[in-house]
Amino acid sequence: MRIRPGVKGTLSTNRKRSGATSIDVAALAGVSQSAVSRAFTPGSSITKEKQRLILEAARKLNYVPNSIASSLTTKRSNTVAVILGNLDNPFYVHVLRAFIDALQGQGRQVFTFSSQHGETTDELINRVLRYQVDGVILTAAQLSTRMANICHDRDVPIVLFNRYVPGSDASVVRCNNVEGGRLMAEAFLAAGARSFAMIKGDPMGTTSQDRVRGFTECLLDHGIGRGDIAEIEGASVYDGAFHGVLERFGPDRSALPDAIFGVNDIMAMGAMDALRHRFGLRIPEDILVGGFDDIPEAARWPYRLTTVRQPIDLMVDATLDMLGLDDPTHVIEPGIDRLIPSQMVWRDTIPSN
Amino acid sequence: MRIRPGVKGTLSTNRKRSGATSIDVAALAGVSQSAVSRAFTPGSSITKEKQRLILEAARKLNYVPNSIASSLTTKRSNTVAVILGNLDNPFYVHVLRAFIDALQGQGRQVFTFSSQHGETTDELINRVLRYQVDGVILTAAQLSTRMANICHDRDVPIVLFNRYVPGSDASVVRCNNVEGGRLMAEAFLAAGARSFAMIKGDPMGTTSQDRVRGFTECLLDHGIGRGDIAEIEGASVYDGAFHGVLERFGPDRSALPDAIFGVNDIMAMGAMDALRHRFGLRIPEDILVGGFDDIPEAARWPYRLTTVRQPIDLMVDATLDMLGLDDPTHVIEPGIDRLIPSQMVWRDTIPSN
DNA sequence: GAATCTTTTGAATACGTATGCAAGCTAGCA
DNA sequence: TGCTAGCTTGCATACGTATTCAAAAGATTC
Repeated sequence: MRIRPGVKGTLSTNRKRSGATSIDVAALAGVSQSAVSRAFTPGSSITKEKQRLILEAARKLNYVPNSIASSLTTKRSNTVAVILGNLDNPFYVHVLRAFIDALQGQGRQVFTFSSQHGETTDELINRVLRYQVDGVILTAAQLSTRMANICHDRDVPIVLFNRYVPGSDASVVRCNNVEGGRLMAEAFLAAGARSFAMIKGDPMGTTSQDRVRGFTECLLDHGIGRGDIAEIEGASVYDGAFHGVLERFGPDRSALPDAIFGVNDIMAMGAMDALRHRFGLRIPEDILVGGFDDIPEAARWPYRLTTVRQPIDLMVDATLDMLGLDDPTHVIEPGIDRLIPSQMVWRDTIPSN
Repeated sequence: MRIRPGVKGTLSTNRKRSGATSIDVAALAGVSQSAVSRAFTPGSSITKEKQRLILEAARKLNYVPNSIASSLTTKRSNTVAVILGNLDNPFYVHVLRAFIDALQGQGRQVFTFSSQHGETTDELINRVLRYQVDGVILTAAQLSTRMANICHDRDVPIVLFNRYVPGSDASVVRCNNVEGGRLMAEAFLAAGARSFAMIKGDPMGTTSQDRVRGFTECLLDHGIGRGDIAEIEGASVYDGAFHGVLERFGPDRSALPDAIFGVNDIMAMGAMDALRHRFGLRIPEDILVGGFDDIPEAARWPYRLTTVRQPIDLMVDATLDMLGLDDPTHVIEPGIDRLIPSQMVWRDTIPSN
């Protein structure tokens, strides 16, 4: 039975829900409630013997400490919010897992928030803050100035992962996306390409914008004309790239460029499949393709994609470091922008002479 | 500044962390704290006008209700734990997202737990229970009887997603994996295959076991000899299947069967890549391949995998329904086992005559 | 306008734990 | 033995909100 309606009172109030409390354990062990609390707090002042006694009593009662109650007094929930957008992009799946594993290793739990469409950022962050998280990692959604301020007022550190708000002083960890775009342009140029297409991601995302910018600037620097750089909207997903390529070049294949840059790997993979299986092209013989991220999937046989690596582990470490959850003296310095270098990964979709 | 050490007291105690409280808002609005609480509780007994006043005061103070404190009295945290294992399998990524979206739609937040290797289930569930979640969804890890009991004692509903504990009376939602394995066997047989290999997943997982069982039984029923059914350990991941196939048939390609059944899609994809790119085989001309799950990735051009669909949405809906979070009169009935039918999805890796 | 019923309001309390404080205790030392 | 310093221990209280109960205020009826 889940519910046991009392003689009086509303249905929803008198569920038990929380088994034994520290008071119950104290009673059984014949000690004070404080002692129980201390028995479960590492480094607390308590005798080994008494602790053993208490833990035994706790075990008998199936006692589990109530973190909610504990958070109320300590003002720390040992909880971190990870705000996610596009899980269709495997890169962010790997990112999520890296955060979960790292945070759990620190004894912290992860609240996973999806930035729903149709919800404003303010509503989102509000939802997050209600739960008194110790920190916020933003891998999606924009951060409004107002929200940055509220978090700052409440001493909740917040780090933007691979995105930034121009003109704000939020903490940021990101890959050097501009440089990465540039690297890819150079790779294409070195392979002899003279006409190009870019498949762009989220139009509002700085990540995509920066890669596009680095790529374009480098090409222009090398004398490529703007007319030789086509732009396709891929919306950061496989299908977007696949259909984007189809629609753009299906009607007129002679418009196909020498090289296509998918602004992330999953879109590069979509483009490759369209080029090969719908246009019958060979890669890299007929057309070059480059990606960005270096997700494990892009290394698999059908793709063997030449791409720019984002070092996830470094970025995750930097993010957690910047969050500074373990260091009580940690100070949130405004405007820190950790730029992690990107790195070319050569595989089979661009000949490396 | 994150920390402002007071005149006395330890460093960790006197952080502010929680901005304005309902008391502050009450003071500013000139009402009682109860009124503020009611202003933020939908359906509460409060005048429109007074509520407007309070919300305005709250806004001025950047007040955000403290769900932690609220949970303490209501005994509901509006929080659900989703316990994850193998995020390398895209199927579970899609599952996770489905749960996040659905739960957020209900105004609930998701705690994402990864079942770490080297951690016992008891430790895991303990961590979960500390946070007073309203429900637990288990997509990985075993559920010990002891833990099932503790959850039951505390009225925390727990649903096993696509797994079960034989002999226990835990609630289960799962795809009909046995039937699915059988469907795949029939498909292979109908295409004329007479020798087979299975790539198995997690040896401890009932999901893999059931699929293997359905597949094997059906083959035996049709007169196939045990010796014509090879077994390969794929560990539920792409690389496991890829290398499993390589190691099994690399030394002796003549041992290759007519058909290979990947117990999930991601392993079927790994097998396909090994067969094609390392053995130079054509699919389905030289060898048939079947999968299980019907993840979107398996429908992409390089694979176009014939597979058995697990209807994620139905399974997620059933799970949430069984959790019964919205219905205060909901009773956890023991031993419910919702078996969702699986369904053949024909694509290009098995000819459908 | 009085009487009744409904709605709104505030005071007080409870939720389960952590911690400051003072008292009790142990060990160490002369 | 007597005294001090350092540990342990229990008491009391605080954390921020929801809810109960009784009182007050409105609404409704005759």
